[in-house]
Amino acid sequence: MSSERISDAELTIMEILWERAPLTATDVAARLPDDRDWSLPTVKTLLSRLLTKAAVEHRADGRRFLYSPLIDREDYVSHESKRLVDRLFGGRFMPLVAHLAEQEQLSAADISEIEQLLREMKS
Amino acid sequence: MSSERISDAELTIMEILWERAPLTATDVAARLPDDRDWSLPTVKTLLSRLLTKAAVEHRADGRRFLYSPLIDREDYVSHESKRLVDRLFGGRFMPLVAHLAEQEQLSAADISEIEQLLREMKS
DNA sequence: CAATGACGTTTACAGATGTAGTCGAATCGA
DNA sequence: TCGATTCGACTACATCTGTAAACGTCATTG
Repeated sequence: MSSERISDAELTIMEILWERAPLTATDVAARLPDDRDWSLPTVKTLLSRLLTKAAVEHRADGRRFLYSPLIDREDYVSHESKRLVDRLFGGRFMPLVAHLAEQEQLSAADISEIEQLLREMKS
Repeated sequence: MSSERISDAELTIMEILWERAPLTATDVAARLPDDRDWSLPTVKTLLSRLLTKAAVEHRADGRRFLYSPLIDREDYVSHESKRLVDRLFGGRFMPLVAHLAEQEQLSAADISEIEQLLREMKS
């Protein structure tokens, strides 16, 4: 659940925690991607907002906190995908896929890979 | 182009103009979906923000304005779709399809349709 | 033991967003 | 012609977001 929306900046933090948790705020800051060069206070603000939104939890470790995600990446991804599809494609996924397929320059290998996947799905 | 982001509320206005344009502010207000019961001033504010963002243009018609979209729905949809794929799937199309397939958001008919699409792309 | 540093918490602040009121100019109806 | 209505423009304001500084507390080290 946790219907509160996660902002772009917050998502950056979530990705770090999804990759590895628990982490302290300092650890999270150390793992920021290159294009997100935030100060430690900024990271802490984002973490505390995520706490409020019940997207992460923290557990005391001595006098600092270890943060862990509370929501699943899979769930989040599903939720956001559905949101986009509702907003732009009348709630149907197929038009999104078709749209992206048309836009994207898929290599022959990509296409084979997707075909393989779909074949597996059909069972 | 027009890299300014269009907000949710603004998108509601854009959808109305994409369906039919040009329209006056009053016309737009009259066509709001049921779940968006905004006052006329609100609609006007959104229209003027869209003007600033160069997402719509207006042409004088006597003392009022006729608004028309400046950006294509197709372009907008592409842009937002790409944004989602970049944010959540590392910019790759395959994982999105895999995700949707796993969540069973795609029906058998959808899958066939995608296969058909891919076949066409191979040519 | 005192100074320094590491932490979390609180506060800040500008820009975006959702939602709407006010105001002056133009127009239309009586 | 004069009041009522209609417009667009300007203003308002709370909330969310991105980004960060200030502050108080506890711990470590000289």
